[in-house]
Amino acid sequence: MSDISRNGVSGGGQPGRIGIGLELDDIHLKILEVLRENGRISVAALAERVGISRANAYTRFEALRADGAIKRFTAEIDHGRAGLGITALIFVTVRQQMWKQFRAELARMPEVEYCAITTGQHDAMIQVRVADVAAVHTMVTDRLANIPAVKATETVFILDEVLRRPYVLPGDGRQRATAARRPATEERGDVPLGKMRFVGAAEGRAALRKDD
Amino acid sequence: MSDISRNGVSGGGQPGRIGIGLELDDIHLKILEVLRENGRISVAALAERVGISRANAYTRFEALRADGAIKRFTAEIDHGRAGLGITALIFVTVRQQMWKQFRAELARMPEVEYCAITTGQHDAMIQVRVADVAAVHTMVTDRLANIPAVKATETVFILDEVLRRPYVLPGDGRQRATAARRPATEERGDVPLGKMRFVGAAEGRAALRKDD
DNA sequence: GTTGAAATTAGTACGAA
DNA sequence: TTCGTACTAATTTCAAC
Repeated sequence: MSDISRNGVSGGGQPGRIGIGLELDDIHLKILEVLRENGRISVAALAERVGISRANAYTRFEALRADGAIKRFTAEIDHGRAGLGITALIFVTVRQQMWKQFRAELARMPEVEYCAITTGQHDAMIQVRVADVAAVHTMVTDRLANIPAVKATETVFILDEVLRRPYVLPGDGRQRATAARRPATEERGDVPLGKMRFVGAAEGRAALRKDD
Repeated sequence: MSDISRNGVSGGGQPGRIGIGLELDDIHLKILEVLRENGRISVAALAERVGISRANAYTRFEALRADGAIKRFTAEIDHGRAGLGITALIFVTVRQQMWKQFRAELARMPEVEYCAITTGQHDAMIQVRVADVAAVHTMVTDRLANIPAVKATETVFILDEVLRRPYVLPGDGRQRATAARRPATEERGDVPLGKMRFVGAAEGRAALRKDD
């Protein structure tokens, strides 16, 4: 039937395999699409919006949950209202062979909202939410600096969050992509590739995943 | 203009101002704490877990929603299961006076999950989810490079997402902090500040917010 | 701010297409 | 598989305290 592979952007065609479990069809994706905007919608209303029966909706809803495609439901809050008006990104260089310790320490930092291991100049990026800039300073110099695994950090502040989607779905821009008029390859001028830069992993980081 | 026309993410809250509307007390925070883990819990069950009456829970729940402290409810999905196994960060340098255009183009990129304006060497950070690495390349060289507002980009891949909380709350680590024993300022040794680096905004970016 | 009812809605089970 | 219906359990609303 339908394949979810069509991603307006990835010109590269074939989808590649989805997960091990469920094969997600268009209806599954539509369910996820609705749930993204309203995670508290009743399954009955969900069924109606997706255009399937209630029983079917319950089945698919439960399948998505059981399969792990839906990990959990949550809320989105206004951090400013909650008194955490400052957001910062801390790029961390981690001493090799000390990832385990680094991760353990992370678990003790409730102000960390997100942490990812990256390629490039640094090894990890941490996003923190705190009340004021002083708290960022404290966090970096007192907490992070005291972790032996942390070799160096670089901190930037987030001035504005322009866009935040709960998640991206394949084929998200299917209607929009048509309307949004993407210039055809032929009519595009020469792309100044020089200004685009990809940054590979720092040396020795290849063995990162097996470190812990 | 749709999605990102205004500061869609930081809500109405002015940077720096706290609690324009509701004054959040401990019970409000506890509600948000429960909702973070289970956004689909019934208000009745919520009341029980927080230790208040149902009517009270309904009142507070509605107040949080109306005030905008809770922006919406949503799901968390497994991107791998959805066929989007690749996550990348693209750091963008934006030509001054072209922020408006940049934001407009962003709205047409459904693979963008998050975009923030930052201090530091670059002007913005974009997080994208795509099916394969080729799609990242396409995204950067075809889509971003064609935006006049984009002066340069730098791309890194996310190898692993170590930690992801839906949101941070003030006082999150209140019990843990006591147990986790943070050394008092006096008893801490000298922190090697040399390895910590804060990066200020690039010149001319101060006028960023009024640019659009 | 709380409790206890009624009214509504959600979730389940099962047979039929 | 999916749908439709009937049944049961739970939630939300609304009242009075």
